[in-house]
Amino acid sequence: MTRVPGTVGCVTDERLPDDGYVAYGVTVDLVILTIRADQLCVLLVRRGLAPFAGALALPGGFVRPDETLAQAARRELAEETGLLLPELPPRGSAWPGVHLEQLAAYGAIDRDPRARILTIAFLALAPDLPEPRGGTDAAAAEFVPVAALPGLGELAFDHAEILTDGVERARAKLEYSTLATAFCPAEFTVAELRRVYETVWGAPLDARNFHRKVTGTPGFLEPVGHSTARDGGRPAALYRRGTAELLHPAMRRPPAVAP
Amino acid sequence: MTRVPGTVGCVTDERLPDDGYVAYGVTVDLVILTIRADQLCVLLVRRGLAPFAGALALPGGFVRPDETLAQAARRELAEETGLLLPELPPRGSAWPGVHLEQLAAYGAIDRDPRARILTIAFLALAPDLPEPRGGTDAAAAEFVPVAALPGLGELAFDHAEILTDGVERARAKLEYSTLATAFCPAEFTVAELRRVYETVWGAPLDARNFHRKVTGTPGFLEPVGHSTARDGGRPAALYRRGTAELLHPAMRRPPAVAP
DNA sequence: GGTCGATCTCGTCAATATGACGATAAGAGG
DNA sequence: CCTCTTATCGTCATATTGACGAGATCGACC
Repeated sequence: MTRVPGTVGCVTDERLPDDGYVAYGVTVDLVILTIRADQLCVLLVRRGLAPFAGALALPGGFVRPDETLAQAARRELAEETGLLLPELPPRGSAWPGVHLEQLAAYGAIDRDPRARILTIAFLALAPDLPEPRGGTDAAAAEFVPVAALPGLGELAFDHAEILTDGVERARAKLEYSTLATAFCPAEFTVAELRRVYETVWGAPLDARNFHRKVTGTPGFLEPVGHSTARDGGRPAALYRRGTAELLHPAMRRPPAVAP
Repeated sequence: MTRVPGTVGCVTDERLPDDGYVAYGVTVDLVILTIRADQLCVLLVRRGLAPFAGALALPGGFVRPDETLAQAARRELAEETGLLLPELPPRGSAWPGVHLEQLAAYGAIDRDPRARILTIAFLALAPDLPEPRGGTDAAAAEFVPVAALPGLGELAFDHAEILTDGVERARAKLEYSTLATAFCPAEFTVAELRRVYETVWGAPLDARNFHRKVTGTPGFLEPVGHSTARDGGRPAALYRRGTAELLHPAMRRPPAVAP
């Protein structure tokens, strides 16, 4: 194995075999999705440092030596949004359904012009947060509607590709899981959940059939009893998310229509 | 950001900010699944070097500085099995359906006792290969039935966890995709495809309903015309895999039964 | 108070998919 | 020819979906 100047790190342990060991920088990047004003939005920061200074980017940072990938992702999420996620998600509670999962690893050779750096992308789904809270390190963090991003070409590094993958993962997971509740507050109505689906998928759903599907799936919703009127019409029953995670059979996604 | 002795690499580019940059070793590990003698098998190698010398492990190795993660995975796959995958999979052809996809990144702090090394796991599905071909670097490579692995505790590093995730990914993907054809040769019968499902899921399926489902799904199978008799019964029609990748609606997975 | 508009919730009905299983087709081997 | 084995087609009850009607219950307005 040859060593390539400029990307080769130090072998720090003599027991490491010399069979291709190379050191890489490792970061985590977050695709934090939420729904604001009936639009699917992603949290972006404006970079202050080179490379891509001034460009929009996904929030992220280097993985510290004393933390796992998931811990680094939770730390970045907390720094950017103030959301503190416990190590283990609380099962079946009134927790507002913030969701965090690993998306994929990205390791194109020239994805960072400085050195060989690979990133582990995470996908977070969160209810509409009160304020982006321009975090400790981010120059300016803001939720940007995904549909409003011009050609995605303005994003730093390969973040456009990561964002596309994250949105597609979210769209796919709504089909066969109950993850849409992660976009909702602790208590929500069936209509609010339906608008989550319509917003993420970009397609209208029949309110009657949707109501039948979600209320008829055991474990999807857990009624809390009272109801509320938020939209001027008949008051809607409030629910919490249940303990079911998978949908069998899946919810069918209609083809998206142009808004 | 403090530097921790033993895991810290060299910053090779002076423009890199000192905000937590740490160097990691990066490997790819492969979960190569196939079906042999009606059993789901995984390719394992016996380690010759410390750590975990003598233990079984997933095949893998360090990512070289001049290759992407996917390229490293394809290289390892070729070294272990002799399967040469093109950069882009040929769409809708007589290619025996070898499939390779990224599984997940694993970055537990102490997963390698030598240094901070993280691995990007890939999942490969292949038809029954003629011979494991004890590759160039692997001391001994062999397909081991997944069900025969005692407690999975004998695998090196965190490979038991990776293997479990890979098998579960494969099981889930058979439900909503046409990926089961990746376990079949270029031409196969409906019964062979059904045995793939039964083997991976560990549950019997009704032959008549399965036949109706796969032949009734447009793009799943493409008839090649002639038929063949392989099992002593009525000859079965031969098919190639079609161009469809997703199943709508999904195939239902019955609960697994103990063999 | 009555009307209107909006929204929620329950029902109906045809079309489609599934699970269970009978029946027939077409080979091998005696 | 008979039997055994497997492949393929068909039937029927049940479950799910898509399309849509209709009543329920609020706020707004006159």
